[in-house]
Amino acid sequence: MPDQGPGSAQRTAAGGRRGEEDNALVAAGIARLRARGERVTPARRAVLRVLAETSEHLSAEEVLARADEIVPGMHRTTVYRAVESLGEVGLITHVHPAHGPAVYHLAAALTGGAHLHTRCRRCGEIADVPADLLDDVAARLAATVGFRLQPDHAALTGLCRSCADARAAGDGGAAAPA
Amino acid sequence: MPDQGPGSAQRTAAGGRRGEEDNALVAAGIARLRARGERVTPARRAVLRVLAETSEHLSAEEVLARADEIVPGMHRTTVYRAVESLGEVGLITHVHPAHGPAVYHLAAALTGGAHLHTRCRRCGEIADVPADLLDDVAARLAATVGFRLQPDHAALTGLCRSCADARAAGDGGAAAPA
DNA sequence: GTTCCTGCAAACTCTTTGCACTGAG
DNA sequence: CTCAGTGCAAAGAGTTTGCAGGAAC
Repeated sequence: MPDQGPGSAQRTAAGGRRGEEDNALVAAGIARLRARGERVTPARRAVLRVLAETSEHLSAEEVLARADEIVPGMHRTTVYRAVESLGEVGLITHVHPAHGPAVYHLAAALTGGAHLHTRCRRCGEIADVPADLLDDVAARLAATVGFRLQPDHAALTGLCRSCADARAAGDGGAAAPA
Repeated sequence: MPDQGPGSAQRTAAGGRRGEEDNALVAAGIARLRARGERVTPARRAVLRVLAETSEHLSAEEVLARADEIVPGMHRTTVYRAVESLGEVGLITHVHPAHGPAVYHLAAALTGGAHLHTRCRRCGEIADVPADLLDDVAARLAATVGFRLQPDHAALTGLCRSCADARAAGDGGAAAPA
């Protein structure tokens, strides 16, 4: 998925901003919503836009904070219900990181950027890894026990490079997450 | 898979029963606890015994229910604190299944039965899979992004064979879990 | 004009924390 | 005798639910 535009930085460190195609993504989402007979409301539109404008993985709370700037007075509950219906329609996906709240992002079907997730037990960082990482594992599970792996639904947990290094360096205490 | 009858003794049915070596496992655990300067209390002993007597994966609530039969009046909080200290000493391990409470079992170091976990999104079943399943993935993650995978800490999510079949058969609704 | 969505309040699940007490060492 | 572990109450995070009113179609 090529990213264009003047001075646009695709998926930059602190929380990538997506490019010009935001509107297109939102529009496509809206269209799909309508096609499925779901109602298009300011709240849903806002949630969709929030997720289209970032490539970060946002918790419900974070979605609320940003959506509230678009539609002031929005309620926590509404975010939960919006992400649920947008999820059923296939517009967004959520990931469960062993600890802490679920996080949401646009579905790969829209962005074309399929990926899996890792989460660091020490610092809590959630990172993307290639979508095909678990293909072999999925095939083996299917063949041996008939389990159909959905590899993007839960994050892989462990230690990110810097936390692994820090620990190796004898750095005992650090961040909170488990 | 809710509760069983009250005064029953050993585990049967769905959850594997471990053999005669239970006492040995518990004894070894106790010894290790003492060696680490931790106190050996009835509550900790009970939690250890509960986990030694099953090969199931038990939530804190389930541990409490069974431990309470050994040490009546035991408190929820005590279970959480017991599994924490037993965990720090390396006697037990916990797994996070994307949904629902964490589950506990004896550490592989004690049982020799190292394994990973799958959890069905539809029926909630947690199953064991070979410990080496993610070895390649772990190696690739380490080599590419420096991530140190801890493959046993979170369950792999997806659909178990029967739920996958049921869904393929057009069976729309079923269990509660997500 | 229906029907679906939203806001609000409340409940719910799972887990952690503060405090006084007691039992292990 | 001392301090770590326990019970209890309360609070905390994250999420869901029931209901009344309002907006989308």
